[in-house]
Amino acid sequence: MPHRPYHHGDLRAALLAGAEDALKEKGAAALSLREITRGIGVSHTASGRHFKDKQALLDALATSGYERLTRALGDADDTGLPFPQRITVLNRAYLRFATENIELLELMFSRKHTPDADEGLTAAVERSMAFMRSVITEAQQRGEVIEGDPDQVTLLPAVALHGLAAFVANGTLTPQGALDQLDQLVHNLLYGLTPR
Amino acid sequence: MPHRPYHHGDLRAALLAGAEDALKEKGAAALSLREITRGIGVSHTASGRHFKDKQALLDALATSGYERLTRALGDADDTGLPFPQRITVLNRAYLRFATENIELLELMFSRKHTPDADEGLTAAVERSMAFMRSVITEAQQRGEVIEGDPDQVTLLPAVALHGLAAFVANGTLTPQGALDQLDQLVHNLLYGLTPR
DNA sequence: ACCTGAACACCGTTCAAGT
DNA sequence: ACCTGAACACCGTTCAAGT
Repeated sequence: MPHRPYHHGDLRAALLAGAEDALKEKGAAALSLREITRGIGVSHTASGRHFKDKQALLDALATSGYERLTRALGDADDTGLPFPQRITVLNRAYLRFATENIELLELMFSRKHTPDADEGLTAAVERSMAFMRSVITEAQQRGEVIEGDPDQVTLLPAVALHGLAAFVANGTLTPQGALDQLDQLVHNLLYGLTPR
Repeated sequence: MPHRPYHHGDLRAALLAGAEDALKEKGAAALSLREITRGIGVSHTASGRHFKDKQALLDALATSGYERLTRALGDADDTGLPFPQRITVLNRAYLRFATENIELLELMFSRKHTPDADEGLTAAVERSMAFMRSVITEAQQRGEVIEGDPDQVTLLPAVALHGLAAFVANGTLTPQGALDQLDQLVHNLLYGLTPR
């Protein structure tokens, strides 16, 4: 709210916001540090104080993406729902996030979680996974989902969810097309491809 | 085999090979046209004759990736196998391709199939999908897979396969970890997450 | 046809310097 | 602490020119 240049004390947030705008407009590949700083009205080297290099900014953006995704899932979640409805709701929330943040999702997916990757990013990814796992574990305790190592059981819904969002992100499916097929997809996930 | 400079008449192939080498070493983001042409021993503008710009080269690379993936799946495929074994074999072939071509796969996944995307690329993607669909259709005819619109039934195995490969590509799973969990994953795909 | 070389308008990063 | 400005070593693309 002060009238002095708003990047005093808040340049980090301004850089992240500018980067996300640029991401939405032009994609991660065309994102330019100089252009972002120009938009903020600061010299092109000012970002160095807050992000050691361009990759550090992209990592921070991906981290914030995972945090927001996890929060979106948590907000949409209803622990009281039977598993089939619960997982449908979560899938829908994920798809909405994917639809509204296609470029961000692509950035999140493309970042490697190699040993030397950003710590905050790795932790944020792990928190997303832990959420999925907890949903499965609870459903197992209620006898709604097959028994077995939670990590193993979680893998199929996790890759299915991830793959579906990726199909939306890369244009193989439209957001609406994915939503239209979601109920059938979840049904097949629950009951399998083999005739009963 | 001739003794004259080998880029006569074969510069296009040399550019693609150089680009793929650079991709494997440094990733798509760090791929530089000037560096590639330098490696081939040709001026940095020579590529313009064969690829209108950098994106066109990347599109061609992604297209060749989809073609090789489809061929790898076709080579591994055994139409005589019962569906469970058949889909396991295909998953394994996909995982091997993903393991051996991580950077290429990332490039393939990140390219948008927007209306104005490269024609050859869109066609190559469609051929990969058609292959999956034909496997499902055949299994349906034998009564090994539930009935229904082949496109809808194919979606779950397709997103699961895609998601699993993406987990390998981005480091969430190691190649070995993915292989170790594959049998259980396919089992859950066939019989569902709900207790029978 | 196929390739070159110079020119143009950009990049990210480093570093001494300012306040 | 936080930011600037110049310098450096790169980019991709365009275009007239060579062979």
